[in-house]
Amino acid sequence: MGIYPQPCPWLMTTMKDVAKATGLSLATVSRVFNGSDKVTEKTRKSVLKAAEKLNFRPNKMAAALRSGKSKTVGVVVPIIDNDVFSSAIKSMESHLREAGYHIIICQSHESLAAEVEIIQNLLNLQVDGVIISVSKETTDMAHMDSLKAQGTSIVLFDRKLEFEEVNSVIINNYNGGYQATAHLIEQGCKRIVHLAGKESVSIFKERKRGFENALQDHGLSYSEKDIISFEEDEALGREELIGLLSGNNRPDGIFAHGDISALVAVGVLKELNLRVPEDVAIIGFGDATFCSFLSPPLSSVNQRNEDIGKLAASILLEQLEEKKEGQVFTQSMLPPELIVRESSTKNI
Amino acid sequence: MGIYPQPCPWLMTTMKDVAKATGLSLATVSRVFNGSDKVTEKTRKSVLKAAEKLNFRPNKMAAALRSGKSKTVGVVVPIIDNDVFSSAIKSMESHLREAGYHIIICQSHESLAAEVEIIQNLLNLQVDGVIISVSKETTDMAHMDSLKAQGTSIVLFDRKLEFEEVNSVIINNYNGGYQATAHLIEQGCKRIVHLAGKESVSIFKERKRGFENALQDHGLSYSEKDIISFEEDEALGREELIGLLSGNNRPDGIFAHGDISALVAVGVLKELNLRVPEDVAIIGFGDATFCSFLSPPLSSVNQRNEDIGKLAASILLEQLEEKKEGQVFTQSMLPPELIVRESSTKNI
DNA sequence: AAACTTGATGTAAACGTTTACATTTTTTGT
DNA sequence: ACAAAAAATGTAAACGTTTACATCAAGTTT
Repeated sequence: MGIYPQPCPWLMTTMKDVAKATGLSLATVSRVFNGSDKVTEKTRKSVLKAAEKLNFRPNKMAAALRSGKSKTVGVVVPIIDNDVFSSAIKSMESHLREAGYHIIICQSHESLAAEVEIIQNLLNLQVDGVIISVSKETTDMAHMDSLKAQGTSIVLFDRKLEFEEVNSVIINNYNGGYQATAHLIEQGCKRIVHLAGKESVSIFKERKRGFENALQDHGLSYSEKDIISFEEDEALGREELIGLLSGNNRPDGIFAHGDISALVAVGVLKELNLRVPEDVAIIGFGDATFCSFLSPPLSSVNQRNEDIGKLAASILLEQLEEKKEGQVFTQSMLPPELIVRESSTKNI
Repeated sequence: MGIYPQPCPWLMTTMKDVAKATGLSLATVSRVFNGSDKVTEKTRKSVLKAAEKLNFRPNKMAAALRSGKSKTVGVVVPIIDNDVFSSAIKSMESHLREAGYHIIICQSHESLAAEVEIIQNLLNLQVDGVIISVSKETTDMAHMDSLKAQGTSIVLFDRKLEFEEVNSVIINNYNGGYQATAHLIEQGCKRIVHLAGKESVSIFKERKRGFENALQDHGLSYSEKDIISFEEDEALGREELIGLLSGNNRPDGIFAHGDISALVAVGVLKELNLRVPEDVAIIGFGDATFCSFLSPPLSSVNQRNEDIGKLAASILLEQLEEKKEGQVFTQSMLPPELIVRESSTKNI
């Protein structure tokens, strides 16, 4: 028994033990577990058998220390408790695990300071890569320079930073807004209202831009009044919406920047005794689970969160495996998927 | 320059470098960063200054290897893309990070085989503790014996295993069902229907038991017909519900096992031109975000996911810090919180 | 049959910490 | 001022792997 305190010396089997049991050297045993290196089939079998018998499990920390590769990637999100992030993480985890990587989850809570600390922390942990959706306070990647310097691969997702040379996977919010609006137009809507999100958030800005361009492209005019700043939590924009719906030249279509906003709008329509979709067609954004269970089921724009996660993971893995000199950055922008349900289906 | 390949030798400052810079020994530098040990204020300052200047960051892998403590806890859930788990993980992450721990997320996808592999993996990673919500296939903790043997602390959450001596944090689903039902009774409901979840899932069974006992305690009789097996995805139970609502002695209250089920029921009521809550009061379970944005807003039972996560983290931390010989297991069962909204408010 | 190639295995150093024990310095009591 | 106790610092081994290089056995070529 050693002089150092060990958690459980009697069951901690090491490669040394396996080596002793087989009569082989430590190096050969290691080679068996690395897979890549050349080893006779006979020795491989022998080692595997001994390892099995001794219940040997390779200590990843030691391997990580020696090799400099932790087989771990850090995933940084503003908050995990959110459809977009949790779904994306779900598929990241699955894909990375398949490739033998673990993920360490960190939440920035939309704080740049926290994000900076997290990055440093991940650096200490020797993560091989980082997948990050930056906080709202983050405007550049200065705090990730140390990661870059270490050669740690980085993939941005969901939110992008302008003017940065870095891998990124985001959804095409402009296209989503365009698709939703075009769909309403195709359904025969003549005057469409947009319940807009905070202008400062780029994804909302993009959705709005898509809305505007779709109208233009289809020869529909729109006034500024048709774009309502809508915030469900503070009942912001509710009165304006009621005003528009009760006035003359009543809107016959609503494109909401989110599903919850659409839900609130449905409530307003109900109050005013307006039917969905007969009087007013409506479409949301996000395709939350509840959409299909509403009555009528709510049309929405699916953000393909899992696809985003999968793609981010793939890009990272590619970089981790190749590690080529001339860095090439992949910037992906996925088109969202229009999900048409009853709430926006006017003509048969 | 060494002969071994290093990721970035020119910026990887080690304690050795700091020691050299300060003229102190490696051990003293280490002691400064451990905090616990005795060091003169002067040397501490000197070391910290040098470390700052050299941009030193302690290598956690090396520390983990030597000390046997990785400052990491494994969090295993069936799937992360789910309100219950993502919210719980959200608060776990926050609390554990505060205490200097990282979390590694793993998804079992409700498969026992996957869970077994994950546990072995976490073992290899030398995690200090594990917080787990077991898969539906899991009936005992045999696969966690190796963890226990290592002295790794374990906390079960959300789902519990019978007859096991282990820490656990779950919500009192029985109490939730009871509260919801009692509330409907207080609102004057005379005949209440329960939209039940799969009997095989214990949380649903408990909710149902709460429903039954509440009725009994309040002197209300109920027939088996009033309990409908309801599965929103497969439209299971929809016809039965319509039958009950169109028959004589129409039910005037509905307690759904989940919010989505409640949502579907609301749709049915709408079809039948029954008003909520005037004709039929309704309450769900889970308190999903959308509940408060429905019209009328849906009453529900809040599962306190974040409290669960926080408590699980606290229990684990306590065990990690103390590590006393005589293991004491904490079994917590939190009462859920009744959230009353319009959908179940009959009298003023 | 000698020289040369190829492939498998062994040797030992290194990764960057922590920590038991030894040694030195400082403080305290007389 | 001196011994003894306490506190700070130093020394060096250890944690469990990976891997460059050395060695050695077995084919292959001439």
